[in-house]
Amino acid sequence: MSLFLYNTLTRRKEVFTPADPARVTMYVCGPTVYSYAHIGNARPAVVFDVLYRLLRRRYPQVVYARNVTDIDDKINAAATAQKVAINDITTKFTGIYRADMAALGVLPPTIEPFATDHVPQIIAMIQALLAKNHAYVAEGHVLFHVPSYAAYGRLSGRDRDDMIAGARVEVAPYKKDPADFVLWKPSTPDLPGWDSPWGRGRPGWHIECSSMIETHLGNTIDIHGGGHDLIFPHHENEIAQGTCAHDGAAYCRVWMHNGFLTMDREKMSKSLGNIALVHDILQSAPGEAIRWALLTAHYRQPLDWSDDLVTQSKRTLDGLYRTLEAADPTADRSASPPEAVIAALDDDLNTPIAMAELAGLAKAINQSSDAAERKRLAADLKAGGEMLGVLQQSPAVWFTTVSAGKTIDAATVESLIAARAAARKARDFAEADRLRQQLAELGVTIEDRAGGTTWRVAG
RNA sequence: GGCCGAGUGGCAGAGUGGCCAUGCAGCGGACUGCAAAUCCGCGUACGUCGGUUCGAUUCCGGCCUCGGCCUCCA
Repeated sequence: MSLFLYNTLTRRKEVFTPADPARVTMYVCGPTVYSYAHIGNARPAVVFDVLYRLLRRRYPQVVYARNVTDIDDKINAAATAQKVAINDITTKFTGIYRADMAALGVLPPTIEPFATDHVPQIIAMIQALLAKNHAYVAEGHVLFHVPSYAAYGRLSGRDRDDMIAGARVEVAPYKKDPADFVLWKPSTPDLPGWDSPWGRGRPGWHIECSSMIETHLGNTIDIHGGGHDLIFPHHENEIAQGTCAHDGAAYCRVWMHNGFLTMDREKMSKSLGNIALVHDILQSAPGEAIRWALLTAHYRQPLDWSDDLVTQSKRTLDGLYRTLEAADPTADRSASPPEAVIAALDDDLNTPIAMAELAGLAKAINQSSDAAERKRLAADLKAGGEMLGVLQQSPAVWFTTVSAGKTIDAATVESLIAARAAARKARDFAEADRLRQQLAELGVTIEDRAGGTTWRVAG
């Protein structure tokens, strides 16, 4: 069974065939670290994490790079506004981003390159573009000359005339062509800057990705991912500079773009202010439920974010964990995940189908009365869950872990349960029901089982 | 204006030319001291108007509605 991926470049699903099966390369545009990540920022991290998990099963080595942009005007603005050093901002929010993604079950990428660590490489790439006449110097800037690259616009499917006609931005007078974009720009003394052949300055937005790809992954990479809004201009520009710097070598073979998260059907965006921060959502919901919510829709589809979506996701996971708990509370993963789960993901990461397969496994477990079979299927469920990055906790932990913003005192719960057990033994059911009501008020749901009473956080 | 995407049952969300998605919620039954959980069962969903077809939610065309990109943005 082959892995099919939708390629933005060709607008269709294609069989994925890496250039070098011994070393598969993937790059995903990561965060600009100037504030908290919102849930929309988390979508590509989670989606490409699933792809990373899938690729690691198929290939011996997958080099996955997700950058951190730590040079940016918004970072500078945040530092000025908060009267702290730029470095304080980037260090703080890099840490928060990592913690938030970890809470969502996102594996660390193989490499997490920082733009500021690659300035010499960026300068070298700009010099190469100048030497090959794809760029020029003007008023302290270095600009990429778009007409020098004939295939420009192929990824986004727009031609130059359209872009100029639709241009809403004022064209800088020093540009030879309105579509030309900045590779290097001058810096003022109060802003971060590096010495360069063109004076003290800093890199433009697009060049850092191309340079870090060249440094860590190679001239041609297999997969490049990011949000849909990066197709133009960011990825289009990356292709232009990356291809031209390497004498026409293909820059990236498969381009993948995730759809947007919306709030009330409108794009979630920091500039619109309609955002939900991962950091905040984690106060009231487990990271795993947030991750599940992000994967309920196919990655290329829009997904409307709401509290209700998280609630539904949490309940669905409750059901799966309940099944695991009943079948084998300490189950280990099967050696290999169920074929049906892999087949779903192999079809351009069809996570909703994969989830349906997990539900089917849970159903089979609950229907079976054969303890050995139930254990075997529980191990399969666990292995299937691992492909999506879920169901890896022990059920006991899942059911008794409260979200960051809430507290439940386990000792109190246990003592109430003990008191209720005594009341039940004495057949004082009124007292037993009263104690259960008391537990419910604490946010705890209990279940009487053959082996005793278990409890879990309600919700 | 150019380019792109979407409209599926109470909600979320796949998918397919003819048959079941799946989950959450709801209803009925079994089980239970009562619950919870689980199991069994239930609900004639595919924006609209035409076309192709023996048959279309699925293919083609028009229309309506919504969203995205064209500017920083996941």
